[in-house]
Amino acid sequence: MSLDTLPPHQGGAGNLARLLAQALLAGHWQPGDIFPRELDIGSHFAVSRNQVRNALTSLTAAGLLERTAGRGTQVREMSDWHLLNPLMSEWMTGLVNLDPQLVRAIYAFRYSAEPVVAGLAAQAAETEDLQRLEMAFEGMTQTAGNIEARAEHAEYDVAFHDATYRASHNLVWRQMGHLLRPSIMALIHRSQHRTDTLDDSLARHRQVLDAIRSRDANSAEIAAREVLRRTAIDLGIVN
Amino acid sequence: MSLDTLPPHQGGAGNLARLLAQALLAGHWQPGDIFPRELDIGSHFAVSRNQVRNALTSLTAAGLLERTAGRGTQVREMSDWHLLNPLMSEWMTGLVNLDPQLVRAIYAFRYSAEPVVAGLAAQAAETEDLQRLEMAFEGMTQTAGNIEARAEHAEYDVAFHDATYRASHNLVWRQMGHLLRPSIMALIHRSQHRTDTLDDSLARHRQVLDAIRSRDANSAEIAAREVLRRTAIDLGIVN
DNA sequence: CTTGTTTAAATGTCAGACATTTACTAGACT
DNA sequence: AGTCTAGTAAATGTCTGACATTTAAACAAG
Repeated sequence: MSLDTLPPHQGGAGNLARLLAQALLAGHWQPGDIFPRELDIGSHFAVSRNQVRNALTSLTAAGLLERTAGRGTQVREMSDWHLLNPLMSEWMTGLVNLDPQLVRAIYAFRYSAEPVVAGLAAQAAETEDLQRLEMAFEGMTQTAGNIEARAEHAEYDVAFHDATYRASHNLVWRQMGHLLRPSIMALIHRSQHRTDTLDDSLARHRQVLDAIRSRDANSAEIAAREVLRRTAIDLGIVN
Repeated sequence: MSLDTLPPHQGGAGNLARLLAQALLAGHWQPGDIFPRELDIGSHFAVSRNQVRNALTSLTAAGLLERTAGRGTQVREMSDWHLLNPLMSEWMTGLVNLDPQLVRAIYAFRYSAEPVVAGLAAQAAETEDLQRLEMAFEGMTQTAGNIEARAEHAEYDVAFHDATYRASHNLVWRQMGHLLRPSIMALIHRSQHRTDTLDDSLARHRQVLDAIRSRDANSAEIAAREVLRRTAIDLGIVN
């Protein structure tokens, strides 16, 4: 695979990295393939070798590439990717057609993890956590009506789930909130965003909020699972 | 805080990064502090500015530092650390006195997550997963007798739990196996490694293995929780 | 007191040369 | 013919010095 099909480079710090990463995430190269040389990338995008090396350093840190002096740069397979690297989430978020295998893997993780997180949140949430949850839910409610505000609605959705992870008051769980954005943003491209499904989604979110507010860990677990069942349908995952 | 108390630099690629990271993890600097300048670090350790920048790039990617042109390098607070970055696990592993707050946070995460993971493993494990689990358990058994083999025993312990995460056959859960090493290695420094506690630990691990082998998700969850209760005692966590 | 300008100091970037590692090739030797 | 060896090319890694850019603080003018 070559660089020819990639969009032009617009400048900016992490832009080149994002460009290359998204091409890799989209499957432009196969695992084991040799990635273009530093100098080729540099001349193709008209940037210095330094910028190329900076970008490749990021991709290497994310587990997308493996570099060895003399041999070159090799593309690693999906199981080696560092899905929890925040940069990865950023790159995945902007991708219109995320690999279905990835969407499914992230969903499966959320389905097994988020009930637990919601339960912890019900036990540990403090006033400000509840405020964050309520504000996010309020935002979801107000943007549910018009189709224009799809992106904004998704942002509130992300904020709601992120607030849940934060409310667990655990440093590790909180980091995983990064995974939410690409997972929820995938909804925009995959679901029809119909009014009745949105109402259903809202109702299920409200149950999570209520359970956490009343410090009922069991109910929170169950409600979180229900939210994700709704998500599965909207994502087109049979399950 | 200055660099004076740090051990000398021994060469090697990621060595400088490890040195500085462990100093940060050990709390040599407070959040918000200004980190030493590139040139000062370079002259102190007698390395080029390039090497310093490479090291600082790693620490920045791990969320330990925040760098801005003109201002300098600032130390970030613990809640911003990327605990799931594999480099972080590596740095934490070698640290003799890990911050108790961190040990506790990682343990709390494991206590809530690993039962779920064990349950998934019971559902998804294949032949090779079981082989990995059995080999790790076998290693734990054989190194349990003599106190000399503490480190080796811990490695088998890590391998056992890592095999559990892998057996879940989920790309995201699998990544979190990285967190196991620092968590389990902390046991070496904190537990007395007495024979009876080791026997108890072994017995509880065996129950996890048996439950996964017989594809009993419920039992696996319960058994995993029992293993972690044992770990809590050995870590000196009251819970 | 506020605003604007200058200055110093830090990180960021560039360019070129060189070092090191790796894979391949061509010969020499048995 | 086969095998070992030396050599060569090509890739990433490193060093160095100069310069660019950003930031904060000092200072001066209004």
